[in-house]
Amino acid sequence: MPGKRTKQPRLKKRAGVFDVAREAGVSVATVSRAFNLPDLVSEDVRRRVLATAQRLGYAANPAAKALRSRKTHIVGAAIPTLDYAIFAKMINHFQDTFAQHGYITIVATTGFEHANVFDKVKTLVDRGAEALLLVGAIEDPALVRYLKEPHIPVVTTYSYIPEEIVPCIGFDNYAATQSAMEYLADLGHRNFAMIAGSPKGSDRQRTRIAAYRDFIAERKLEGAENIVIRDFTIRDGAEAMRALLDKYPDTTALVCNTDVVAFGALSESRRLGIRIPQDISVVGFDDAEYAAQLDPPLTTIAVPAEEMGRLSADMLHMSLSTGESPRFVRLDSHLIVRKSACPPRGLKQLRLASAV
Amino acid sequence: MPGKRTKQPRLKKRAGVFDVAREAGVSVATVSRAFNLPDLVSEDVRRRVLATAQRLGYAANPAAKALRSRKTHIVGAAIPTLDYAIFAKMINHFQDTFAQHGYITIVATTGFEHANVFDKVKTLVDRGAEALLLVGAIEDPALVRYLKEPHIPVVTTYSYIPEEIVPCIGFDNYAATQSAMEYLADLGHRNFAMIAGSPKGSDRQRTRIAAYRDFIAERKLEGAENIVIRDFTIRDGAEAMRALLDKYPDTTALVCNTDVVAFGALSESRRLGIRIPQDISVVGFDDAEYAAQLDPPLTTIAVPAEEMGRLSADMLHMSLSTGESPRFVRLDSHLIVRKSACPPRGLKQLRLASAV
DNA sequence: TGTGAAAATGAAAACGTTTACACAACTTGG
DNA sequence: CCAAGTTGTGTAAACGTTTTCATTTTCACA
Repeated sequence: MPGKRTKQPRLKKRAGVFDVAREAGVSVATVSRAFNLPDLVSEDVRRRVLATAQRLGYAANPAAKALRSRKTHIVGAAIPTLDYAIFAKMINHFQDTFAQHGYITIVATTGFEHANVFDKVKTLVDRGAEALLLVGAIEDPALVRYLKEPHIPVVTTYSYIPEEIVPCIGFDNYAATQSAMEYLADLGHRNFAMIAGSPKGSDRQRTRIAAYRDFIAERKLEGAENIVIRDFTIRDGAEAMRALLDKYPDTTALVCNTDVVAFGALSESRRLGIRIPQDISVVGFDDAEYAAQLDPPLTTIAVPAEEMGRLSADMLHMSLSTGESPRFVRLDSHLIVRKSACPPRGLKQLRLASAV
Repeated sequence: MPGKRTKQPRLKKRAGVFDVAREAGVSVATVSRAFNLPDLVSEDVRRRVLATAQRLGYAANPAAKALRSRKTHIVGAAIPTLDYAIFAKMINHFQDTFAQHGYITIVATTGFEHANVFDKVKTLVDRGAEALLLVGAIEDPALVRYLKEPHIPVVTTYSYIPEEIVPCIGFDNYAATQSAMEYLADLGHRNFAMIAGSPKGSDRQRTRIAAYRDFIAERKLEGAENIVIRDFTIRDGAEAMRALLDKYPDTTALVCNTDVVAFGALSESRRLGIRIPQDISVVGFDDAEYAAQLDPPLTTIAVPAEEMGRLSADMLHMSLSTGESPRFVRLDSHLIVRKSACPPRGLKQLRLASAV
């Protein structure tokens, strides 16, 4: 036949522990030990085994390894989405530091749907995850129940909640937004407003909103209910700004719960001829990469995304190797003052005058 | 003793296929089939098995499953970083559509180091990845050799290269930057410059740079070498803009190889009092979320990140189930005209006059 | 040089599935 | 009513490691 197929020369199976053993003249047990318990095998044998393994291109089959040793070396992360820079950055570092310990990370995205997270978590566990990273407070009662049974190490990030059922590695959202407001209040502002994300499904939004309301109540300021809820896209931020100007025209101090929406608010203000910060002061949340480059540079709250990722990984890894439970850790978040806030109109002169 | 420890009641092992079999009064083979080859088992038995499985909370051990069936249901992706929105978005969709088929995605980040990618790829397949997503042209000779042996389905994204050794699902970077330049040239520009990323380790940068040079050579324009190389951060973009104004002050048309640096260039221009687009027209690359919200809204090239992720997943999945190799597909990338480019200074009037 | 402990190794069981094979119980067409 | 499929099911052998347990070798010390 003319069209003779190039036949596979021989489906040469990947070398297994057995092949290495034969080639190195030892038993399979010794090969296994040479890799996993090197102290138990004599110097020269170990070297010989590793060398032949190298030569044969041996790599242990992870499935067999996992099956027998009951260690998958897989960890899981359930996050809302990878499309938000702040989550992507956290996962990037989480994954990276776990990779250094020989673990792979599988991530499940819940799309901000609380209904999803229990399912996703179960999927992760069923898939063999030995530890879990979650974000935010644990809300789903079914998940609470599930995590209450002693399973595997879990941490939750972003929110620092001392009474949470699993260790938190996060920051104090309440204090963070109040510090921003305090800054604004100290500048002389009395008319506040907030652009927030949906409180449904995000404890972070809820506590930031609560912080906002409480602050206003305590100081007897204006705008306790001047909150507009939008999704976190720049476009939504712009739209929110319009809504806000329409409904709460007296606002002089705006706190945005995300730099993304702050970005949108700034853009829209420019289009509308509203000057930031002269007409309205705004502060953001996250300290996104672009925050410093906006016009004006955005005063915002820096969030330790990288650190949360890295520290979560370290904690969980420690927990996996020593068995002790991860600790609660409250990371720092602080206001980064740039140029998007100033005293309200007319107050600057007063201040300067009184300073004389 | 007062501090009596709550002892584990009994480490009840997770239910296995054997338990389900016993409870359902069938053999383990039938249980397995009820899940994996449902057509082979009678209606009522299947229902009974699934019900008992449900009741016992049975979930197949993925390691055992993988070991025996030689299917890990894991796919791998090697990307430069998750910290770039464009990669994060692609992976997000890749992972998501593969998850719908029951596969999990493990990602390895190479940090733009070409030296890393071979290692990372090997790690991924050693970890059991059944298919692979790569980004960009395959450069490392060792990797080329490795992928030439018939291993597992692989696609590479971002660059469409018909002669690549593995199927590409990308767009034509060359044509894309030339279309942007054509737009600028049609506007009347003759003095070009480019802010590029390092050509080392990125074929995309190389082909965009080549496209730039070729275009200028063909049309006998100015600035064939007016290229400044920087990393892709907003700050670098700003810095690049300064360098560029310093070294190539005649520039009227700037093509940025990333919206991120375009962002930086725009910011820096504002600070420097350079008006965009009146003094310098700029086009970006990526159509980042914020592109439309910049001041001025950025004219840029839309890149099909989502589609690349989704389509790669679909292709690879098809390849896994049917055995046929993924196809090369050239996706569309097109210029999105917004407000950051206009005819060069003085030309507008001429044009209007001649149009009469 | 003998002895007991420690160190190094090997044989074989176990991990929890899928699947090749065998077989029984039904259909169907003659 | 029998032969030949078909369909549904079970038994037992893989899959490639790690790990238990037993055994041999080495070593230190009396």
